[in-house]
Amino acid sequence: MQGEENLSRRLREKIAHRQEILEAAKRVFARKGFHAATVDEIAQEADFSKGAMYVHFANKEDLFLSLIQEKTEELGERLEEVVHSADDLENKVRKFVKTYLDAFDEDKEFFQIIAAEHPRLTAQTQDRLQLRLRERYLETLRLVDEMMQEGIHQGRLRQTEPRFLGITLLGIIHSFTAQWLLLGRKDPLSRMESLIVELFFGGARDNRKVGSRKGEKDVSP
Amino acid sequence: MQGEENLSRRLREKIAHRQEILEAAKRVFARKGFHAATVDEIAQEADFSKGAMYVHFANKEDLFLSLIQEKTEELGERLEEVVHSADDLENKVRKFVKTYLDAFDEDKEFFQIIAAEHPRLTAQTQDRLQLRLRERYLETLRLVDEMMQEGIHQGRLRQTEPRFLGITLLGIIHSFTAQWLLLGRKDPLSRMESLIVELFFGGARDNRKVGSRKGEKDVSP
DNA sequence: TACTTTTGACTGAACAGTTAGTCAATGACT
DNA sequence: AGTCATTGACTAACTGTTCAGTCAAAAGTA
Repeated sequence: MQGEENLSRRLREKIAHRQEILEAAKRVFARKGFHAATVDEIAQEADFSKGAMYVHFANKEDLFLSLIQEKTEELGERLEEVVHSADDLENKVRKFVKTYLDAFDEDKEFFQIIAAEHPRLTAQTQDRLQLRLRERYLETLRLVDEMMQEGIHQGRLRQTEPRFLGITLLGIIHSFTAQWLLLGRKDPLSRMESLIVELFFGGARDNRKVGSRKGEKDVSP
Repeated sequence: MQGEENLSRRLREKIAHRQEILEAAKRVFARKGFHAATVDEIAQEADFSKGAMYVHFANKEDLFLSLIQEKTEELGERLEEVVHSADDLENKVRKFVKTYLDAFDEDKEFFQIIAAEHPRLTAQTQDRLQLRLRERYLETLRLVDEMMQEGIHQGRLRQTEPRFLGITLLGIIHSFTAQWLLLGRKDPLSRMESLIVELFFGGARDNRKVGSRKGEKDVSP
């Protein structure tokens, strides 16, 4: 009885410590990037010795990838859920954007890391964790492709390579997150949801039906 | 007479060598990124010794920033030129996009470096070169802001913060360059010019005036 | 319960590999 | 001869990783 309870106490503490290290690592990696961050600094931030790092993780890269994988997997799954639960294309896109922006507001440090390290993460590698991450990224890309393909077939999106429309949507989203990170804006990015969706579907052109102002030529091609 | 000619020959050679080093460095930085690239490897690629690096550049970072600055400055100036030389908003945007995409097709390695290192480049710093780079980036951002502001005042763009429209345009462009780099596509990105411009102005929605297909609801809000 | 033994997370210091940067010597060109 | 670009061995510092030793908690024993 007591034995089992005590054992689980040790385990719970270990897991908690692992989590503390991961959170410290997230802060340091977000500040410095993978290469410039040192194991020493992470250990210090987590208030453990350097050796303790290697109880929980095989090496620095393993620590880094473990950190990213959890969130990536979770976000990827959430995105698939919300997209598949919506019936209408416009709702799918709207929910996709909302989910992404909410995740950003919840954990900017994670997106800071991703923004800086994405090229490395999608590079070729033998590492299992990194392969899985790459796969996860491609799955999300495929999810967006599906959405676009569907929209094109329904005649609701312009007739192009679905991937190009996907790139466009993701590009707009990433550009907003990057801007929020660059300027250190504290207001929630989720407030941009409808603007982003409208810009994606309708573009930047003013579509209001008003009499033209002075000196304007007709814009439509 | 002869002396002056000889002096200039030496100078010309020195300048040429500097250029060779810069080009070798570009290849290595594009492959490895700033941190993972070593001065030894750059020297080897340039077919010089490591010591020769330090004749031309104060240190590794100076080499890196010099490399980027030249192109950045040139691209920034070219963008300002073409934008200011066009009269119409749509032409400004079109030329902006074309100039950017052409520059990408001309030198993908440069954009590979920028894509990977942009967060570091816009970070806070004391370094003079890096400060100048950050300033150059902000100037281009301002250029885009101006374009958008003008379009908004003319009633040709939707009434929002000009910066948001700028983010959108740049986001779409960057997303396409990133995709081209990720997949190693060899076909010129400049072929995407009109698609990108149309997506920016008109969005992803299909605007053709055709009878709706089966099972479609009206999409417009 | 009182004791001994075992476990294993954790420490801290040492290790080993790497790499940016230096400099005395070399050699080529004027 | 004098100047200057170039070399490449060297240094100094940094940093990821290891490991013998520590100690509190868990398990075993009577």
